[in-house]
Amino acid sequence: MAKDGEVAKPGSGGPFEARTRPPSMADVAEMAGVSSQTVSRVANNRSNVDEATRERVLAAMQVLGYRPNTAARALATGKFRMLGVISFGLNAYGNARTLEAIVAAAQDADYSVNVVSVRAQTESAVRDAFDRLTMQAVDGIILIEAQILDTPALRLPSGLPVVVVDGEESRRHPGVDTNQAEGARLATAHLLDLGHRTVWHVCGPQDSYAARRRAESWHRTLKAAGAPVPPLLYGDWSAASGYAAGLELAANPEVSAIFAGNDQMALGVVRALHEAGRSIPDEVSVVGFDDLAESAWFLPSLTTIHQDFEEVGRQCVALLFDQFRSGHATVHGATPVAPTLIVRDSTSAPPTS
Amino acid sequence: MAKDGEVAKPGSGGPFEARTRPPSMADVAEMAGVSSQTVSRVANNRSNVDEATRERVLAAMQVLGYRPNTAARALATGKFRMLGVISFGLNAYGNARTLEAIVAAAQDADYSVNVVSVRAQTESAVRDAFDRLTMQAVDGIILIEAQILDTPALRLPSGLPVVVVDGEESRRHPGVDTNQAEGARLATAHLLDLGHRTVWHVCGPQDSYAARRRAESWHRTLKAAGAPVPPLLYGDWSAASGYAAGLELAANPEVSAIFAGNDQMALGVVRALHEAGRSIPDEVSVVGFDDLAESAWFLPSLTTIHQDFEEVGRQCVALLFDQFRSGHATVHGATPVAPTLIVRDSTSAPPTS
DNA sequence: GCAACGAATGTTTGCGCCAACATCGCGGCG
DNA sequence: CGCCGCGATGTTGGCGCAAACATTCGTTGC
Repeated sequence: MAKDGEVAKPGSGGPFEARTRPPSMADVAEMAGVSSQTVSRVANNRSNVDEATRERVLAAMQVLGYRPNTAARALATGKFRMLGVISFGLNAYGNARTLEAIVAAAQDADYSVNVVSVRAQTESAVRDAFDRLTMQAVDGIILIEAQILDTPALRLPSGLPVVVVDGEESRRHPGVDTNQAEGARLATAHLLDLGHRTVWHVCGPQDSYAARRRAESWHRTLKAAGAPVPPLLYGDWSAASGYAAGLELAANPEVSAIFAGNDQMALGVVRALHEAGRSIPDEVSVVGFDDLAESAWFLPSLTTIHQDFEEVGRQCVALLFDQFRSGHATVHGATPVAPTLIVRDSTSAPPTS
Repeated sequence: MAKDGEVAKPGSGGPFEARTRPPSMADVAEMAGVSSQTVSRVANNRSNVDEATRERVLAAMQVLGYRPNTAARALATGKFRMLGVISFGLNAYGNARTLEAIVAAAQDADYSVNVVSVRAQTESAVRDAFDRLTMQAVDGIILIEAQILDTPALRLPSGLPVVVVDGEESRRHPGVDTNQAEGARLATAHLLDLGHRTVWHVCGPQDSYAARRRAESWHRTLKAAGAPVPPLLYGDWSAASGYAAGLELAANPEVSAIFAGNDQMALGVVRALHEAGRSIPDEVSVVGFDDLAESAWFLPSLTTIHQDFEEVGRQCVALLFDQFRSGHATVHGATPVAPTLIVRDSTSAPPTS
């Protein structure tokens, strides 16, 4: 419209001059002298189009700057080529890394990612997030870091493929699990192997599945080794909470080995020990969990459990795609992703006193 | 296919049985005994609907579990209620924090967020990301952390509102700027005020606008104070690169104050100094930039420049919404967000030797 | 008492695309 | 030589929704 005579507001200042609607298939079709259906075929890379015609259509698309309208395509096909990700905060290191990997894997398959962040840890907040995504039209949903919710049985709205990362819901949906238990076993066994009589544990918050699993495995590993099981200390994943726990531990001369639930808490523990004048690793050994990019540079560099978040992201997307193809959940339960032990300078044999 | 004879796998085990299409307005309309247009009016909260009718429609929606189909709505209105975010990697602390804030602000306005991650730092990669988003049908785009690209003039596809965070592009588009210059000035002046003769700087990668701006401001601040300007050291934001720079600095007895381009590099610098036996802050003071959650717990806790990423995210969304309303870019140039200096234990007056 | 109005609701139309079917033309085969 | 089959293309219809316009009916003003 308004294209006759005057050009649509030439140089009217705003960067998006000419709010004329973008070219549609019909425009391309007209320019290329074919039907819009042929344009559709070219756009979708169908095989049954004559090479010469295809060239012509592609050229017209190029000239007009044609971009298919995803909304129209989605409406017509019922597919959106979009994944939804629900995460409890994006800042937590693992969540950010996992999200990045999911985005990368999705992009490789020409899917985009719609991110929703849940603030409150309630069932209704998660349900809202689901509603938001189902409205926003996604083909499947990845739920990251399902924390323990206020209802025993969160009923995720069904009818949509779902993949759960590290959550309880993997009982009902395919899931990816970072094998917390194995990581905690690795950490605990490493300290035991070094000769420590037992290992103290600073656990993550009680409403975290990951924290709970790590603690359980720590407990099992100690039992299996016949080591005494010291009382559990709780933190909230933050360095501050690790510091608080570290203060307690530093006051106890019996403590020679500590397994912190994540690297941040380990950092806090290290600081508390340092302030108490207990040297690491000579007097006390500390192991973390996650392997932050910074952990190798802490003082001392931190022995920790490395998590392969890239693999977690890839697996999530793969599991979702499996469901797209098969039309239902093929794998039940969680696909494990193995963590690895990274030994650095914060652990050593106990003092020989 | 294969749908004849056999009913489509009733209760075949998958969690999404009954792939029957979700209820549409027509279904709701029929149940409520009104026209679908009235349902539309209720769904969009229009005022001119009788209260009784509205109740009836809402009840029907409830019963049927009706969710508006966003694709159809978008097709009809041309609006998508979706923001696109382009980021160079999601792991970088600032990017993750900013993204989280953007998601939160968008959700508050009932918009969703489509995230695209750019891996290569080339113009074409960014252009691809734009293409991806414009195809995926977003109403506007936020470009985070525009690194210096391989072309002098990146021409962002126009016709769509854009907001740029910390990038060169804010010359052509509204932008949000974390006021790198002010942060670097605060850091440098803090060290100078403590009595240091001059301040050495470990700069971020050369292709980062943020790094360049911090370095420029550091330089200006030194000049303004009449302090000598030592040679610039380059890192790549990583702790490893900070460590490498720190090794060099530790070998130079003249160095008493270091301003690192971010907290990770500061961590590396601290480690190198520590290994060289130079005590912090007694012999050398170190200031970082960003204020990671962990920085307060480093040994020693790190003096740094705090960035308000929440505010950045909010501003981005606000600027985009402004453009939606006005139909064009109202604000040109960057909206500054002020950083603040956080003094901790890694800085002090220089040795009195 | 009647025209004019406006609120509540219905009808029509088309957004851009794709699935399904229709058509056309050409070469092969009995 | 005529029919079949297949590859290339065109035509029709409808996905679910909302804008624009049409209709109904109860009010108000003079």
